[in-house]
Amino acid sequence: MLKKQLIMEKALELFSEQGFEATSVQQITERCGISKGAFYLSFKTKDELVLSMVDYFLQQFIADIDHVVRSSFAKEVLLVEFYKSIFQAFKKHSATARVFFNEKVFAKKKELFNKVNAYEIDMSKSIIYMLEQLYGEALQKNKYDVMYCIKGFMKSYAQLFIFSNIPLDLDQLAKSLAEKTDIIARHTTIPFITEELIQLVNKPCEQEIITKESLIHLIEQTIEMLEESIERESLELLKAQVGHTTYSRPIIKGLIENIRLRQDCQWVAYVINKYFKF
Amino acid sequence: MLKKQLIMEKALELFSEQGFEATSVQQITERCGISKGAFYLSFKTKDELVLSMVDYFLQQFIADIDHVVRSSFAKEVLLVEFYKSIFQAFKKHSATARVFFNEKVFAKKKELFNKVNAYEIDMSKSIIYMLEQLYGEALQKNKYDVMYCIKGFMKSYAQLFIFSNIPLDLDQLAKSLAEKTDIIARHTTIPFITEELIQLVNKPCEQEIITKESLIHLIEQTIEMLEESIERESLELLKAQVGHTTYSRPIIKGLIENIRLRQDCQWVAYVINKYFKF
DNA sequence: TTGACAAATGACCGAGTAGTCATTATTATA
DNA sequence: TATAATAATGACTACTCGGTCATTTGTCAA
Repeated sequence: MLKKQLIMEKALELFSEQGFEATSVQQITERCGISKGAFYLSFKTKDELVLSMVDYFLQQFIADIDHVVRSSFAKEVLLVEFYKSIFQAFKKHSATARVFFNEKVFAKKKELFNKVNAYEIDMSKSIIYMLEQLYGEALQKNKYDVMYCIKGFMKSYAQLFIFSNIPLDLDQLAKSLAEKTDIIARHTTIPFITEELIQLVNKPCEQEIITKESLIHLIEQTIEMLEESIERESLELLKAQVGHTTYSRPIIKGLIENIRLRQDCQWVAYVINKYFKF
Repeated sequence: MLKKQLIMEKALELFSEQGFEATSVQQITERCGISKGAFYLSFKTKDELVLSMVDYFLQQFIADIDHVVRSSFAKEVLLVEFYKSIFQAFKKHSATARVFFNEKVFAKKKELFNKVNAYEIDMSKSIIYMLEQLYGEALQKNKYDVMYCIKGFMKSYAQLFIFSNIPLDLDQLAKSLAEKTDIIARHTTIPFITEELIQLVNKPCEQEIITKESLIHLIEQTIEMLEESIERESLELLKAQVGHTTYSRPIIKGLIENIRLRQDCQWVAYVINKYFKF
């Protein structure tokens, strides 16, 4: 299981330097210091590697954002904190961003395209949730446009992180964008993006619904990766709770909180959270 | 010379379907109905093809935008017309957008990266020019941020054109974004992007300065592509004027206007315009 | 020390690549 | 019509790719 992670990390480096098609399995194995055969013990094909990578790296992003959005920050600072955490993520994972937000391996491989798209839809939902919390009914007609604006700000300003290493004042950036977002949310009067348009755009990629079985499978997968620890125990308990819930909601929320702090558990925490509808 | 264009058009189709690395020269020649050898009569290598394509396709974009920005639209409608022409371009050239705004062949090939970057800088300058015309001194401190916001809007909303064929109301979209841009320009108070930051970001790609020689070379290249026509004659006259100018400014402006209407002359018109400092 | 099992290796395969060049077809000229 | 000049061809080369598998290496318990 550690081997898999090593391969994914090194592959990400190479993809971000050269692109997906231009990087050979040979190069990946060389950088890992393993043989070509060893690669195919971890992944059946090169495509399977990419698919796994999307999950491994994008989950961190999405979970991060959702956590801020649903956190207990005061309304006055929520937008600032939102942007701060977004760009912290961009800074930390600039290689991930280079590969998955810019490269379009996706044209050809439908499966991959849908996967990345599904994550983007997840993110959109988190943003919409935040806007509803902040502005409520007043923004109803314009919330999708403001969401598009926010994503536009992200894409535009993220360039600064992705293609150069200039030291930047994250606080100032977050404040600047939070102000712009707030200004638009308060003043905009001409909507363009409607509920139906959103439906149309998102249609091609069927939403994955969380079933008991798929959730338990995900939890088991994550447990495998973990050494003995509080996090592992918490996950074991949560797994049992998925079938029939006996603990009270605060206890479950606490157990989720236990595991959210670990980077490689953020995704499972996010999904369990969704399942228990916090 | 027509052969070159045929190859570039068909190659663009394939690149937009499959990506650059995944498309073979074989496939391109098959779609063109020519032999592999014929391809290498037009382009020395596959890389040279891509380099030519960047010029061929992006020039249309940039020249288009610059023309609207410097046109004589009233201030009240300039922003709307700007967005309208941008998204008309995205709609018409969605394949170009798919390839050059999303694909990152660029990671590996420095030359290509710089080229695309140079065009983006050109576009940024056009936007800044427009903002200065519209808001003047009042926006001085925030103009770069508003420019980044505009580019963000473009990137975000362009998704609608690039990845689906949903029929969209361009007028409504242009109005909506023009309003948002105006709102931000009038209300924003916290700048983030400074003159120096822009310099830093743009530094890696040396600006190409227009020399007499390079301009004459460009004009000659363009003339080669043209059949006998008013446009060709106008270009011949303009070429003579580059060396020592004898005509008055209105005449030169008229000659430029003659050629701007042809799609494949927009770029040369744009560059001549710059040279004569209109 | 032995032997059984799993993990890791890298030479190898067929497919497909970019690019070449001797040959053939087409056009222009005399 | 004959000849020179140019355009176009596609079999060919040398190479890289993703993926396989017989073989070697390492790790245990007995």
